[in-house]
Amino acid sequence: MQKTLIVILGPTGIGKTDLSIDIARELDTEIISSDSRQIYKELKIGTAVPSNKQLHKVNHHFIGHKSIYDYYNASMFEFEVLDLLEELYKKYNQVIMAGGSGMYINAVCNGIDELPSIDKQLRNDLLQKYLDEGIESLRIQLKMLDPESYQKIDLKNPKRILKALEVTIQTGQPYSSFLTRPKKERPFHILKIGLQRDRNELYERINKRVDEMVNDGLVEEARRFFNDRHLNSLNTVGYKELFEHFEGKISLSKAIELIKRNSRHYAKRQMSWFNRDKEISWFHPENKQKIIDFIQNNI
RNA sequence: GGUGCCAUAGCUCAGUUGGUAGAGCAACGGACUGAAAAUCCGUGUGUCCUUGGUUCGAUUCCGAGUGGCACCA
Repeated sequence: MQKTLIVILGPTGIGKTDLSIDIARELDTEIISSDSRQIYKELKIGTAVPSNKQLHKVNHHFIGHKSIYDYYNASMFEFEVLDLLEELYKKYNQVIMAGGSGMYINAVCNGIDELPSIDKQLRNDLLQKYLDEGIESLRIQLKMLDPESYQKIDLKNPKRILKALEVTIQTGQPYSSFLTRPKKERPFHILKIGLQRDRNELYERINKRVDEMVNDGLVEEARRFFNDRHLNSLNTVGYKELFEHFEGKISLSKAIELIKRNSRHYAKRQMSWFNRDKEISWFHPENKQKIIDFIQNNI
């Protein structure tokens, strides 16, 4: 029988967790989380990981399997998930992947080009150059070293330019030459299920969930990592706002308000990302039977 | 009941010496191949409370009404 990866995606707070557990039980299978922040074992409350009770109902992977002190990225996720899928498909014909990190989902479904890992010193030097001399100096350097990327890249986005420069300098070959963009073939069928609901309703759910996180101890969770606040893994909605509060820059209620707003903005960005993927079939998350029927008809 | 002040974007407010209006926040749209809950780009969304008057022209000036606030009764 054909192997299928059932991808359940949608913006934060839409209801992916509950639905994916229901579907996993229906299909008697396991769940891979495609969430770039639930990966970190230290971040529980603020990333809305499934409860222990939920984790007991269905086997979950990639939740809390790295530390915030580890370096992690979409490419590593791609290969780790593919390895795990190979194992899981010995037991199951369908596996569920649920989460809202578009780039991680794409890495698994389509693959991303292989790039060399970047020397830490080089990365720091380039970052320092950016901080000292500004983005214009990066642009000039990129134009010289990799004119093709210079044409394609968003030249106002420092991260994009830094990435291109890192790779170009590290390898001596232009970053653009690495981006061959083949859609990698996967030995399994992919079925993408997108969840959507009324915008106002989604925003109310997000606001409410933030209040619940605060009640559950989010402030204390964040305070524990205040000294590590510079880590990329903690550049995360729900934590960065509280760090501002701990630094005395904003009040607690202001921080909570900002967490709600930034979560809404994040949800919007996720929707922008998913909207252009024509392979997604869209459903309301409470329309469980319809989704199950759809899956049964397409595996 | 009387007097005064106010009424402009979702909110708080600015402004137009009369030529249909703008700021902050919120909101909205988008990009995105190794930091992606990151990073970056773009967009004013408006019966200027209603209604008469003056005027070529009123959101702006005048009158009345309605609503809100304050004070006096």
